[in-house]
Amino acid sequence: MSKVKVSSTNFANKAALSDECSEVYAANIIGGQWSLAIIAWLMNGKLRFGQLKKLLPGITERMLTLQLRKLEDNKIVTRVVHAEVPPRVDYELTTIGYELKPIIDQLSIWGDKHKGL
Amino acid sequence: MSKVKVSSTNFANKAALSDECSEVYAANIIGGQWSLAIIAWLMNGKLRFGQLKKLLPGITERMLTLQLRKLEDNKIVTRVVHAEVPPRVDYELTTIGYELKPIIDQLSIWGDKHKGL
DNA sequence: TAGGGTACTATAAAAAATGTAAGTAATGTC
DNA sequence: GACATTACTTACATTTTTTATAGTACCCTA
Repeated sequence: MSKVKVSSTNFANKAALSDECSEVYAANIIGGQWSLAIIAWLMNGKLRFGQLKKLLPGITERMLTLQLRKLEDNKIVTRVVHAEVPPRVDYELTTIGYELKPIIDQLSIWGDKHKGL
Repeated sequence: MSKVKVSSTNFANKAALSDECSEVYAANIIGGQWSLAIIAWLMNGKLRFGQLKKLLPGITERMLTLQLRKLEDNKIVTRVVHAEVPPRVDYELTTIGYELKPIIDQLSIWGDKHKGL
């Protein structure tokens, strides 16, 4: 996940589209397999790594870590490490992270409508 | 793209998440590399295969075909073949397809805001 | 001293998505 | 008959994403 080939056509295509369309740009940021689910859970407030893990049955620790890092890199979540043993790490949405709510709401509304077809 | 392994963990995870969260369900439907861009262009009205191709620099015919098929399967677009030579095929959003507009709008708004950070 | 809890990291492999290159069908024009 | 046009299809290669499995560090408790 962290090693994309910046010389690939795929990379160039994504970059070009992201540049032109803000909606594609946004979709690329929140578009991992688990990202939206993580964000949705965090909408209710901060959670620890382990809590997220329990809330997302099937996710591996590696995936959770990767997605959280990506979200952190994109300033969607903040990561706060407490100097304790055993370790405790809190994840919380940033301001711009919380502002994803309208998107999630619209996706949810549309998804429900589409399911009913 | 058409051969997903229904026995894979990945498939199971996606299905489970889609089931629980309508927003993830929606994201899975509109979430190909080019899907959103295609949908965004079609928001202004129907387009031919070749027109879409021109509007999306970098896309290959194969990818365009695949994405359009997926959108068609998901009832986002309709495909109308005109019995002419050379062939002419029109793609147009369905009702539920046009209803994706709020999502695209919100993504666009958020994307712009995020770019400005 | 052994084991437990927490949040990771490293490495490999599998699966999925995307790209490349070539070919097809039908018909009208030169 | 060769060629152009359009919307594909097919076989294959590459890239990206996700999963699997096994570790690590830290201190506390028994």
